[in-house]
Amino acid sequence: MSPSHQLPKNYDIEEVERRWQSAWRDEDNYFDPASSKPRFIIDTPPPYPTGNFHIGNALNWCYIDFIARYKRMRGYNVMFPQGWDCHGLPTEVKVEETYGITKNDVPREKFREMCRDLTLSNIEKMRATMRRLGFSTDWSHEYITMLPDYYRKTQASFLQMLKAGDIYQSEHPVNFCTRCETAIAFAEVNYAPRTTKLNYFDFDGIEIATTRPELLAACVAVAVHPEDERYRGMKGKRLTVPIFGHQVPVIEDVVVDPGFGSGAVMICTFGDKTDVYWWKQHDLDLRKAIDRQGVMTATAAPYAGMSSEACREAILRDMEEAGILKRQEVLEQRVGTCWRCKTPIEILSERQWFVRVHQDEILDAARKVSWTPEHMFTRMENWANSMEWDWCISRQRIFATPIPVWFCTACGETVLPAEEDLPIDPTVDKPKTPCPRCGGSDFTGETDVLDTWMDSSISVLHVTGWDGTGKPPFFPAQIRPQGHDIIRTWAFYTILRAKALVGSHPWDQILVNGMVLGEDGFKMSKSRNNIISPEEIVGQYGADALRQWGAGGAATGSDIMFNWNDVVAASRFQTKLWNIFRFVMGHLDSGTESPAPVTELTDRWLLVRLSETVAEVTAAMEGYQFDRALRAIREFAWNTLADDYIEIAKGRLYADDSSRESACSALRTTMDVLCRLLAPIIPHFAEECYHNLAGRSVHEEAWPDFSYADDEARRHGDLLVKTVAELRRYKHDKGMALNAPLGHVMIYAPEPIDDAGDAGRALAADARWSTGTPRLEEVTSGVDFNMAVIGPALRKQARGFMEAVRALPPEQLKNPPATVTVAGEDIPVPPGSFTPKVAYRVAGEEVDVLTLGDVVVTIGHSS
RNA sequence: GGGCUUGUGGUCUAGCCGGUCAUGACGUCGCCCUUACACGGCGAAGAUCCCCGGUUCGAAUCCGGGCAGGCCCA
Repeated sequence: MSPSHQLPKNYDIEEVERRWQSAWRDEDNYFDPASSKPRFIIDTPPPYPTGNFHIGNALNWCYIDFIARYKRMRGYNVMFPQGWDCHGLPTEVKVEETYGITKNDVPREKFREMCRDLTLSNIEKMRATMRRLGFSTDWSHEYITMLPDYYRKTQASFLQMLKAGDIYQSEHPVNFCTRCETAIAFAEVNYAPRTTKLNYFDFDGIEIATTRPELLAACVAVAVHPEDERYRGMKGKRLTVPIFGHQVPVIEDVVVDPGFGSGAVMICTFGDKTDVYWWKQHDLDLRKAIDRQGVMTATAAPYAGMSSEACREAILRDMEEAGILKRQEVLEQRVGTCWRCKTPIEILSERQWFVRVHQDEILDAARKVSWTPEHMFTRMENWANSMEWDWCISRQRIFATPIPVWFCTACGETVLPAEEDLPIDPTVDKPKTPCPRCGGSDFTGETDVLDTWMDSSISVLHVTGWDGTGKPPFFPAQIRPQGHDIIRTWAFYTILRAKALVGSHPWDQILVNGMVLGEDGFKMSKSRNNIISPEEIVGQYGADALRQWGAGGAATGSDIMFNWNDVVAASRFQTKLWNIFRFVMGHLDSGTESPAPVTELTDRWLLVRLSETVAEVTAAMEGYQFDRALRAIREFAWNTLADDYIEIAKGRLYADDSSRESACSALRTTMDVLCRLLAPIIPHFAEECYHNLAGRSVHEEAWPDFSYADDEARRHGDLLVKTVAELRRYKHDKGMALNAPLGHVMIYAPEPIDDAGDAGRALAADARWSTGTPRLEEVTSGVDFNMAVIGPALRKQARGFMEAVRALPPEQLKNPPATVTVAGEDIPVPPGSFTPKVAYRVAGEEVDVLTLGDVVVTIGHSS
């Protein structure tokens, strides 16, 4: 019998992976809108096109690809789209750096073009990495938010919410980055520690402490705590602001911390969020001392034109000269900074556009989504409950979706385009009709643009087929996979927008992945020099090894530390699998169309264990527990199949015995099922094996529903495996080679077992099974307790019971009495509560004796 | 300061809706090139399951309090 296949000895990762990547056709991954299969739509994250698909993305996409491939095998019509969230500051900054310009140095459209070019080339780089990782992306559902087809929808969604009253414009304090010259949302504010000085000075007779003396010109009130004895009776008095001379009232408010500084605080418009609160609560004046560029305004004369830093120094110097600066203290504080450029943010009052945030509605919708892991919902809940201001969606930048409105020069009316005219750029295009209010025909286009989250928060509408109005045909999506770092942004805004535009929750499930940390346990960052790129891993160990790391590195949802060891182990597992596969293929006959029945014990046992593995892996995949799935597969392949089954059954495969066909059948089935189980996680490897085995693509196959029950085979097979393992250990302990002949072995088991001679061949011994009793001296040496029985049955009496049992004579351990006496009380013996430990002594004959549970093995010294 | 989360052999990790000698990987040590695999096989050593207290016959697992780390935020 000649082997049906000649497989290369080594598995060439690079060659195999590249070969399949070029053989696979994109069309096979396309979502079919006409299909009658159940839909499974994935709201894939659109990454920011930095040009660098990093390892955190890789983990995220591994999860997505496992799901997409698994669901396809389960018969779903899967959509695994790929978006690109293009707009935003990082690209503008990069363009400014690259060309050594600022955004105002070139015409708006020119600047946009530069941004678009950079973005497209970055997307190209990232696509290449994604393909090299073997993701089964549906490239027919790719979207790019900066292109008209997509931002038309962003603009439509804006108009729809504007008309519904969910979007409004208003002058309101907002977080403002004076370097980027734009408003930003709270979600974009980071906090950084800073050491600063707390300055105490005389404010018209009252001592005030401030960290922001440059805001003195913007002072609109002085506040004290209503129960602060030091300032009793001050409320309503008017004080003169030093240096500037304008008058401000003294107010009382419980939010003032009497323990900070002098207990009196100056309220400026605006130093921080609390100032905004007080300003609203007490209906105070508005004094703008800092402009959009961070420069002091005329209000701050004589300091007008200075930067805020220069102004601070100048005011402190002037206070000192005037003798009103009393002292300074060093203060550690946290300051809000721009997420992009780290510049401390200012709070400026500006006309901006806002989206109304209805916390309760958002949370209701969020509750309709199934969260994995569950506790991630709490983060959403906490964030929603902490929202105090509406979402500021206007930005004073260029590379973003234009806000599609004009203002009538004559009457100021806000004029909207018709939806069919979208997309528009109001700074270029003109309204097609005169002003509906005054009939005027001269308009100013809105120059503000939209927050980029306004683009990405309708990704789910886009992928479910939204055309700009009504409910998308495939809405809601089945799953949203994303990281926990963007729960407060992407998840939150998406739910808000789905609720506002469609009226319900956007997805059935959300799967939240953790962050990838460096090998040192910290977040990867340039400054820590602990960054590992996907390319680096793939270059050395291949995509499948990286994917295994993603699956098995940590439980789904928890942060995962990158670890080269795991990648190396993953690649070794593939080598092992390859050798298993090579061995099996070497024994299978070619063209076996009608497989022989599986008759022999070891073969049936293998199928029982395979069946259990399928059940375990399926359950794990359903719950997105990829680590469990991979672990179960590894355990089965390496321990059960390679170390146990093949070691025991291989003699039969060489022996050309009539029982050989049974083993071949079992192995063919096993390899077939194993390839399918591996297909979602290591698609290249599974494909390579499956093609050799079946001549077809494993990715076209169904998920295995293999089940095989055989209690006897399970029991007897376990016993056989245990016995062989024990005898191997015996050989090892005797210093014998594992293939050294062993002579006469008798295995006494409680049930008759027919192993088709497997044990004998595996051990190189003349092994026989018997149900008889060895003629040996039997000694009871102790007792094993089963706490799972004793504990619940006897509770507090458990200890006394065990004492009493230990004191029983040996024959009673073998044949338990109905009751034992504990502290003078007869208590019943629960069935199965203990088993005697039996040792066998040699009686004259020269044999070694091994005992494993109720099995006794005797080994004769001569053959 | 708040929320969430984690703390298991040298390193990483499973278990954590309580039950006999705590899973696996890497590393270490010993033996073995047994006709798939030395990127292998067999075996060994190595754990106060962060600390303290509680519940329980019994706690890595549940509860309370600490300590330490991570993430998100104020």
